[in-house]
Parts: sequence; C-alpha cells; structure tokens
Amino acid sequence: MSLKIYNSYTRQKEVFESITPGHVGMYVCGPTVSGESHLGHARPYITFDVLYRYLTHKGYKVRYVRNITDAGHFEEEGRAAEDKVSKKALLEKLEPMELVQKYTNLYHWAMKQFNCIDPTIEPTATGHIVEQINMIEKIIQAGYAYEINGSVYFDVKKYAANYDYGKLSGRILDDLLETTRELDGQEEKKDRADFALWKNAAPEHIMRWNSPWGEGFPGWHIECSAMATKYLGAEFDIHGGGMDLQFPHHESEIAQSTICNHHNPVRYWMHNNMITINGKKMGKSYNNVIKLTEMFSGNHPLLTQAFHPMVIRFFILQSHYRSTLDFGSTALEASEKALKRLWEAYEALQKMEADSTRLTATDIELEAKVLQLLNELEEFMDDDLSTAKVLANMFELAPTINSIKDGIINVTAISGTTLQLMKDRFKVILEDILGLTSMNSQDDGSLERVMQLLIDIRKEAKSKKDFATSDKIRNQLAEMGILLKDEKAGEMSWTKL
RNA sequence: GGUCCUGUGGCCGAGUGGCUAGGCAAGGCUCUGCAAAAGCCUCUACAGCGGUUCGAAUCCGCUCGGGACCUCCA
Repeated sequence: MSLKIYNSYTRQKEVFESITPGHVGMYVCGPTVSGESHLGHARPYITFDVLYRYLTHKGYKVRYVRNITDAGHFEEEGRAAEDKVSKKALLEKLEPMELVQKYTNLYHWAMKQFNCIDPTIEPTATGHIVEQINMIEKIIQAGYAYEINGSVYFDVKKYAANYDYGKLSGRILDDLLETTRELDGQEEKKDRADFALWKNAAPEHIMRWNSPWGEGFPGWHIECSAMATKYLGAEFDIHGGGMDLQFPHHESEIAQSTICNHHNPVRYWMHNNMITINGKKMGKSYNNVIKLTEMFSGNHPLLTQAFHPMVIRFFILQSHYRSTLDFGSTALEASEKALKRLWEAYEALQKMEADSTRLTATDIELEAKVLQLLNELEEFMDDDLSTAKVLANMFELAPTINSIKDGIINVTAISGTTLQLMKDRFKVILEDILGLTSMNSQDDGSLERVMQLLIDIRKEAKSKKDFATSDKIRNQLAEMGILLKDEKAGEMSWTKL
C-alpha cells in the first residue's frame, strides 16, 4: 500500500515517492516566538507530527526540520522599522533574545504536552543570518533582486516572466499588481508585488545584523529558503505549513529557492486548514485566540472547563487536516468523553490474553468484520492521512472489545490471531502513529496498588451485602475525582474524572 | 474588487455517483443491591432551485448564506 497525499502545488492527491529511496526530507514552518502559542498553532504541529510518525512507521528515515522564527519581521513593510519582537520587548522591558527564549521554552513545553516528537533539526533564524545573506547575494548576482537604501527586494516581475510565479497559491501577477490596497513604504520598491529579502534597520530597531547592504535584518521569507536549502538540499520531499502561509510566504520561498538553487525546491506541498471560532479564523488579527495555556487551564471566557492536551490532539485528529475545524467548548467536551471511552476500550484490549494458536472463530461474520475494520486503518492513513476515518473504525470496534471484556461476547467468537492483530494494530495506530497517550498522569504505580486494595475491600463488602461500606468507598472516591465502575462478572475498574 | 474554498441530522464532524462513517447529546431496553460504566435498539441528514444520469450529499449551472487569501498570520 502506498501513501497518497494531497499536493497543494498540483491540487491533487498524488502517490508519495521520496526523492531518495528510504529517506524523506520534510520542512515545516515553525512558530514565530514573539508571543504565546494558541490553539490554531497546535494544528499544523499535530498534523505534521502524525505525518512524521506515519512516515517513520512506513520505514522511512525522516529528516524533519522545523524552524523557530526568532528574528522578527516588520509588521508592515517600510513602516518605522519596528519588528514584532523588538516592539514587544520594549513593552515588557526585556532583551529581545530573552523574550524569544521565554516563548521558545513555552512552545517546547506545549509540544511536549501534545506528545509531539521533536523535529530532528530545529534551526533558528538568528542562527542562520549568514546563510540568509549568502542566499540574498546569490539572488542579486542572478539578477533577480535589487538594492535600494540598504534594503534588498526580490524582483517578482522578472521572475514571473521566466518562471511559474503564483502556481502554488493560484495567484496571477497582474491581479496582484492591481490590488488597490495602499501600504506605506511601497515607493521604495520597483513594483508593489516585490518582497523584501533584507530590510535596512532604523536606529531604534534592536535586532540588527551587519550585511553587505548595511545594518539590517532579513526579510520574512528568506529564512525558510535558507534553512531548508542548508539541511534538506536544493530539492526536498515535503514542505508543510498552514494554509494562510501559502501566499505570500510559500510562494516567495519557491521563487527565492528556485533562483538560488536552480531547482523547484519542493516535491509535495502540504497545507493544513484553519481552526475557527464561530466560523472565523482564530488569529491574532481577529483577536479571538485561545492560548494553549488557557486551554490546558480552562481559564478563558469561552471555555467551560480545562482540556487535557490529549483531548485537543484527539479533537484535531477527528477532522481531516484540510478541513476547517470549528472550535467550541461543547465540541471539546464531546471529544473528551469520546477519547476516554476509546482509551478505556484500548486498555481493556491490551489486558486481554490472545492465544495466537487458536486460529478458528465461532462467529465468522464478526471475525470478518473485525478484520476488515482493522485492515482499513492503514488504508485510511494512506489516503491523505484520513485520521477521522481511522478513529471512526476504532470506535466501531470498541463495542466488540467491551463485550468481550464483559463476557457478553465469548472471546472465541473471533480467532486468537485476530485478537492479537487487533491488540497490535490498536497500539501502533493509537500510540505510535496518532501519538495519543493516557490522560492519567504517570505515577510510580502506588496509586494503582492502593486502588486495587480499595477494590478488593469493596468486593468483600459487596459479597457480604455490606452496602454501607461499598457505597462509602465508591462515594468518597468520587469526591476525590476517581470514578469506580462495577463491571460484569463482579469485576471493577476505575478512572480519573 | 480579484482568486479560491465551503454550506451535511439537536451539536461536532467523515464522505472518492449507487453499499445507512463516527463521536457527543436525546429516548427506550438489558445488565445491576443502588448508581455509574458497558451492551443492544431508535433518531436516515445532506442550503434552495434547475440540469446531467438508470441513479447525486457527491458532477454542472444559477440563487442565497459562511469563510480564507490578496497585509503580519499556523
């Protein structure tokens, strides 16, 4: 089976074939660490984490590069050179790098909460100023960039005359030139569609570097081109990011890299869609963001409660990455309940003994259904990461698992090999590929043993019809946030609320 | 204004022309000392109007809604 992914560049699903057999080079646009990450940011990182995990599962050795944008960009071109980082730094009276460090740490922490695997390389823009300057020089030498007043701009018109400018974002240069929008500082550029490679730094600008064109700082798009080129080469397999970056960021990236490396840089472009609130994109500009720390603490007017990072991860995986996903507290609550149910079924499954020598099934129909649902899991993953369908199948299997556990269905209904297969597949899909983990925070196992003791005492009390004692145990545990559940056959299990 | 996406049952969401996704909520039942959990069952929707087709949520057109990008944005 082969993986098919939707390529934004060609606008169709394509069979994925890596440039170098067995290896994949993947670049994902990382965060700008001038502020705290919000729910919207979580989506690409979780989406591409799943892709990374899946490629690895498929046997690829993946070089996964995800940058940290810590150099800051101008808010509007040409405006008093005040980038986002330095502006905030003044407000908070912090060194720019201090600020950057703070938000980088916070971002890393959030990624850990989400159980995202670290990229194999996480380069920073400030650590690659030299590479960026070199790249700009090459573009100037090639004749596709010009310097004015200590700034360097990319000549889009010239590029468009010789290359396929606008293909990724479906943009037509003439339309762009007609845009009526008036921006400050446009007069410096030869053409309004041109974009900055290097910006001259005004005196008050804190973050600044020496360059052949004087003191300044890099334009927004060049860092990704420079770092992707350095670590992945002139042509690499996958480039990911949010849909809102398609233009102008990724379009510019293609132009820069193409001129510099004489090669279309990316084989497969992948873009995740936005998370919305009441149908509107969550974003700084809309003033409707919910920060991740707020999600985890529940400390936000739109939230009815705190949400575990795994619930958010699960929530995101329940939709397809190319669809918008509308945030809502009730939707999150639904995800929380769903995840708990699925996870408990999964844990029950793992506790079952599978006799792999028992090859026969007494319920042929069920056996066939289970096998089909299991086999579809990887098919769905292969189909442009259809995680929603994967989860749907797992939910379809949950009643079978629970019924076997409760003795409603005899374990012999399905073959031992199928049960073992189900155990294996569930583990691989849920933990390895989807990256889900238990929501119960790890402890040293002492809680587990204490709970077992209480369960034993309660079983004893029940058998003696001492319901006062059995209810006391159950009720007081409930007050502590632990739910005790009686099961069929007199067994008991527990879960944290 | 330009380019593009989208409109699915109470809510969230999959849906590649024909085979009722799934989750949550709701109702009924079973199990049960009680409750919860679990299991079984019920709820068959695709904005509207035309068209193509033996057959359309799925393709085409129009209308009405929503959104994204064109400026920093995941």
